[in-house]
Amino acid sequence: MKLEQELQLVEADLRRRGFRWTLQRAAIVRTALSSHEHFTAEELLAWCKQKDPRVSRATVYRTLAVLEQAGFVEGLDTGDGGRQFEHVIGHTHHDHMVCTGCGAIFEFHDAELERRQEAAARKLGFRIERHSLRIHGRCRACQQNRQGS
Amino acid sequence: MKLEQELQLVEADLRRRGFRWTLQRAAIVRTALSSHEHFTAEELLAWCKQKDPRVSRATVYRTLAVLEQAGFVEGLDTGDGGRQFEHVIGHTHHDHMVCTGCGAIFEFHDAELERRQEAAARKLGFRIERHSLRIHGRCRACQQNRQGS
DNA sequence: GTAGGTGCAAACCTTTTGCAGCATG
DNA sequence: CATGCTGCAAAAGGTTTGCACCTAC
Repeated sequence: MKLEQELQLVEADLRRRGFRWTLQRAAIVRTALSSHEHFTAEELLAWCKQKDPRVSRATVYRTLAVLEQAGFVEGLDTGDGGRQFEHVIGHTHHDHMVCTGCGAIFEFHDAELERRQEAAARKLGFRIERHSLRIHGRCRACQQNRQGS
Repeated sequence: MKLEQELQLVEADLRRRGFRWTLQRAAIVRTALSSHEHFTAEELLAWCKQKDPRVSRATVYRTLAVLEQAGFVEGLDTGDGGRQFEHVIGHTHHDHMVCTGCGAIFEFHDAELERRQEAAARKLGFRIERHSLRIHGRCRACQQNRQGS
């Protein structure tokens, strides 16, 4: 799916949910969708400001919250108090491995992994809304380079 | 294993690593080990102060960092910028389900889940140091009570 | 016209840090 | 008796909020 289509999809969905579609939201959503990496709220703010200074920090945070709630964006704790986001349009669910040496993030997916989680939840009568699996460790390169401790 | 034994185990290990065993550390570790729930740094601080006011916030944070590094304590991002801790002496690894309605935390374990994670890491040449799987959703009670949204 | 959205700056919350003094090994 | 640890208070870093103004519907 291409950007313009994705944008319209988000706009239609947010309108349906009773949100207004403002200049700022359009700019923020467009910027977020354009990134195919993980980004922080501050990075997103910087990118938006670069294109249009009429975007404030508060609005970026507020819009990210709306997008996350609507399921267009997913937040990941970085472990140091902050979060990284990624948009989840046009690519399927995946989990993350985070290298403690260089900070690189690797994505992976395993259908059986998902099924076992669903089974575990079912057993407890728990209804899954979302889940996050993060594996921390050393990537291949950092093991060879003996970076860090 | 009982508390006094666990305490000695931690003390011996920290000494072996070159750390000093101070009054404050003993108090903090004892308190942390006494809790069989998840706790925040601030909660731990409050518990310690209650028993002995000679424990400062900074020392609690510093000690938690030492304990985490030594593998006696595990931290979990709460998603709102904070973290919860649990000690990992005397109970095996498990994952968590967090209820978005009432905040309750359920623990579960699935050996196959662990194996699939190891396999995925192996495929990427990644060496696992630790991992955290958190499932967010509604617990049985909150589904029935229609709490929240 | 009226909710709802925005920008600004200040508030917040958790965690970290600089520094002078203290206690452990 | 040297170094590591502690307490305090201030700083840091990320996020949220109060409020007056603005704008999409």
